[in-house]
Amino acid sequence: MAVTTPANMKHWDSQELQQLRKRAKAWFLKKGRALPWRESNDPYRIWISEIMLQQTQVVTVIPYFHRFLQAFPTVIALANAPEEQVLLHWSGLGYYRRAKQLHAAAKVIRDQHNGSFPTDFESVLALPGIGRYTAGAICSFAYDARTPIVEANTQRLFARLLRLKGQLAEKPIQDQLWFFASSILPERSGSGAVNQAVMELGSQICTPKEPSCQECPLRELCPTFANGEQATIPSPKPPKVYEEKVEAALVVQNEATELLLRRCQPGERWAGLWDFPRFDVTTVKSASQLEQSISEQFESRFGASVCLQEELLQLKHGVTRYRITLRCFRATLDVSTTQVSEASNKGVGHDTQWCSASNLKEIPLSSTGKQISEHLRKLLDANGP
DNA sequence: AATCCGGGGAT
DNA sequence: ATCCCAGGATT
Repeated sequence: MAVTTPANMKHWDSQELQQLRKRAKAWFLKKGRALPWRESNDPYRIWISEIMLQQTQVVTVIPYFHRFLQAFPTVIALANAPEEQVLLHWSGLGYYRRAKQLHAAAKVIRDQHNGSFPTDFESVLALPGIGRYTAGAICSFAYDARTPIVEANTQRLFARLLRLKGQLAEKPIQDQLWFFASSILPERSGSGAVNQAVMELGSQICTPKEPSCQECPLRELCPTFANGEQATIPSPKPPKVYEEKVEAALVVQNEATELLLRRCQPGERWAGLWDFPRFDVTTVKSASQLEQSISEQFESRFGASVCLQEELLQLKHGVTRYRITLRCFRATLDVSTTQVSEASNKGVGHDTQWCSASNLKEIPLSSTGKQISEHLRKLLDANGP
């Protein structure tokens, strides 16, 4: 009996690799999902989908993908659009840096690639927002290039097929995964089909918990299945530790019943997006302190005084290592002090605006901003007729 | 290697 | 509640 060591990972000979390719492709033809970005080999559509799919699940992406393609049917249309319009169609999807880099890359393609998506791996990799995985995915899916891919689905599948022990984030493990990703690709054509197939297998069969090994076409080739180690390979990630925060958002209306919005600044969370005025009140202990803290922070930022009114709703959301409780209050401006218009002109004027409720859907907001908007719309509907 | 960037679906 | 997701860029 051989000793089990990290070096005891499975070795794949060329015949087994050939079987893997054949079985994975056959399974994909039968069981693969029909997804919008699989309908063509258009690199533009594939590119958009790959950026949207970074750290974001398929079901979430699908409606955004359709709306985005309708708004920006070509890379030229995307390159020529104002950034705010690009952000608007990304609003709610998260990781807004992706949208900005997508926009920047579209300009590079327009200005340096004659408006057509580059076809060689190095040029694709050089585009903003595109790393090793995304470049490999685009090139193999769109051009059938022999480029390997390692991402959430395939790294889990490959780790099990290789019986790799250890954290997936570790460099030696990553090296093994990328080497294997290359070794499964056929010599001549068909890399795109193989990559699609193994991704889909990782996604639909080789799931993190309780993988569907009974239905897996690679079951007989899998050392992790043979040893019943699906629960420990790959190694579970250490749990994240979150920091609790409490923030307050203000719904401030002017005489025209428009709402005060502020553009998030570079370096801030959601830079470039608009949000209801928001303040950190994590350290506040009492209700009176809360009112005072918000008043002071509003005054120093907008140069006007507000009076806190009723609490409209509470939302909970996460940003990186923070778990945020967001308390949303209605607030009124204290007209005895500074005028509203002056408030909106303090600092950079175009980073503050009054927006009618009906125009909120034209403004790129974060997800919580959209949730507050939706809440207000329901209030208006309830009081309107 | 660690951190930042967001949000939502699944369990 | 917790885990996880078609990652990339920065430090």
